[in-house]
Amino acid sequence: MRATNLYAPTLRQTPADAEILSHQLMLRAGMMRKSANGMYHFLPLGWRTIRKIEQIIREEMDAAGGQEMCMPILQPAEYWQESGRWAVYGAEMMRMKDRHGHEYCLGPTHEEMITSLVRDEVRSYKQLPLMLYQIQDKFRDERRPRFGLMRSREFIMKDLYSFDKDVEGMNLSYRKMYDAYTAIFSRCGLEFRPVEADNGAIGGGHSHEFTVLADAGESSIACCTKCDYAASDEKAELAPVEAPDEEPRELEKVATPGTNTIESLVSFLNIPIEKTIKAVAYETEQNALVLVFVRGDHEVNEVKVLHQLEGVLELRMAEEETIRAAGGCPGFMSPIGIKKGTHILVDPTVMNMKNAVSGANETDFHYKNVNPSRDFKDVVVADLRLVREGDPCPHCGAPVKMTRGIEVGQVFALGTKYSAAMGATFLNEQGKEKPLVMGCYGIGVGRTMAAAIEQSNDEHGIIWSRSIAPFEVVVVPVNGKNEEQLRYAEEVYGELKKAGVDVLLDDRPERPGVKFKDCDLIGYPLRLTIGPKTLEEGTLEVKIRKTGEMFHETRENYLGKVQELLKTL
RNA sequence: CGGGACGUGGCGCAGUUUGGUAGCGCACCUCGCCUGGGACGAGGGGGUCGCAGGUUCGAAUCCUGUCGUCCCGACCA
Repeated sequence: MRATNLYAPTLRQTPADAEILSHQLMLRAGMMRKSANGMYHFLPLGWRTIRKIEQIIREEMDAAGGQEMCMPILQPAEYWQESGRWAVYGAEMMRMKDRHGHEYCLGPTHEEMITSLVRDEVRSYKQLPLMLYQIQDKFRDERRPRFGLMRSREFIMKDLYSFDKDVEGMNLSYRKMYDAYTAIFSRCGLEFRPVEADNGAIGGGHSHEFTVLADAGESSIACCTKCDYAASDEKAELAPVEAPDEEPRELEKVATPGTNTIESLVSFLNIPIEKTIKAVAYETEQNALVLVFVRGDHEVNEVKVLHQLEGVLELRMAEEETIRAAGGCPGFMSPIGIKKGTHILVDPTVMNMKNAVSGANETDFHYKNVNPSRDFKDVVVADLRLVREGDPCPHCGAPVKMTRGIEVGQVFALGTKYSAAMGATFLNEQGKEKPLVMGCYGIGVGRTMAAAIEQSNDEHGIIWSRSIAPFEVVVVPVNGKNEEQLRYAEEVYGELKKAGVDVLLDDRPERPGVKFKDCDLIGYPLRLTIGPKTLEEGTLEVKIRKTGEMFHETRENYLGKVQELLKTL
């Protein structure tokens, strides 16, 4: 490709509506443009990177036994009604009717479509396992699209679905995908961690998120400083903290005027915060009250709370009247004296506490010498707290470190949630009808591109890994109007192309500064410069974008050197 | 959806307070000159100031409405 034929409109200034670095750099490098809120054009340079990422994904999916296919983006409502998600998915699903009044949605995901396809075709365990995937646009009408490709409404996703005859088979498919994902993100040159994750609305069994480590990320993950345990903040399990053994004293009600926060309580009673019990009151969408108790210095993990409540999809902060109706008192809450039938969830750390302080369900009063194992009745004890830096790893006990990351892929062991709901069954070896055991595995392609930029850039622009760079090498004649230089550059360009190197010739009649700035901004891994000096010597100047290292190489040796260098970039 | 901000040539912005008929930098076109890190000179093209009403002799500027965009929050395979 010649730069004079390339549509790559670079920008000197950063467009005002781009907030994060990857978005700004992609706009400035002429890789993408915005079309509408949460929707983007990929320009030729950006599309080359997208296609390279897709190709890596494709190769690894195929190697793991996947077969590529393509499903419609417009999906009939009836499949979603069968799975029950038509009612659950909410406003994020873009719904529409055709001229006959039939209802459809723009596919936010394809579990229903693939399950309906496969149930009609797969009859026997002999056809299993089966892994089908596509790389296709998805659409989710996000409440708030932001950060360019990180959270767009229309986005490219690879989604693979596995079908197995039993859980062992599913676990094997899951493992294959886990390994394939590891290979994919490694090949993209990313620093990432697979982390244990919550399943969210998709349901099913275990799950991992593949998270690229970057400060601009929206996800927070806990990584053990010693072993390889890593989990999303929502998922990270926590063992109960032991409390020092004390002789339980008698429960005592004390006046604590105006202490409706933990901070004010701690200073009023002059006690360590670890001696206090904090309450958070929620209401479910069925308007049931849920009281959650954690130690004063801990935070509630709402996802863990949700897991304790059968059939509940959403929590909101409870209204004062609801709390009062159950016998509680906002700011002074305790499990002691709450009406029977209220959900009371208590973190195990709280159950270990001795002679602690909790509210007394009466304004301006607290209980002292609360011993939860003695005093709390009809409570559910479960891990409910949110992980924080320094908490012990559930596997080895070493402290965890909190890191930010960008979730670029997630794998789910679904089980039979969709196959059972939609009647996707097969006959097993015993001739018995069984639901297919499924897994689903997604990768955000655009997000992977954005994550790569977030992780690798400098003040001059993007620094691509060779594997996903729009071009591997750029050849730059310093003077684009000097015929000798141009001819020399053309020859080099031809040689590189012949050798199978993905090369761009910057033959624009621009001044050298302009071309160099563009090279750095776009981030080609290697730049070969031809100027008066190199022309005279019969050499080329090689510049490595990543390190800034520059050296001259003879015409005889440069090709080998370039190929050797590319392997390391 | 709640809170905040902003819409003026392709991009970045000034002008709005105090109404008087649109300006700067970059980019673009032509000519000259220059060629190892976003040159220079001369000339030139391009904007009914998001849109719709209203006030006024007169509106980018004031009023009302509306649409769009961005940020924070809530939300999220």
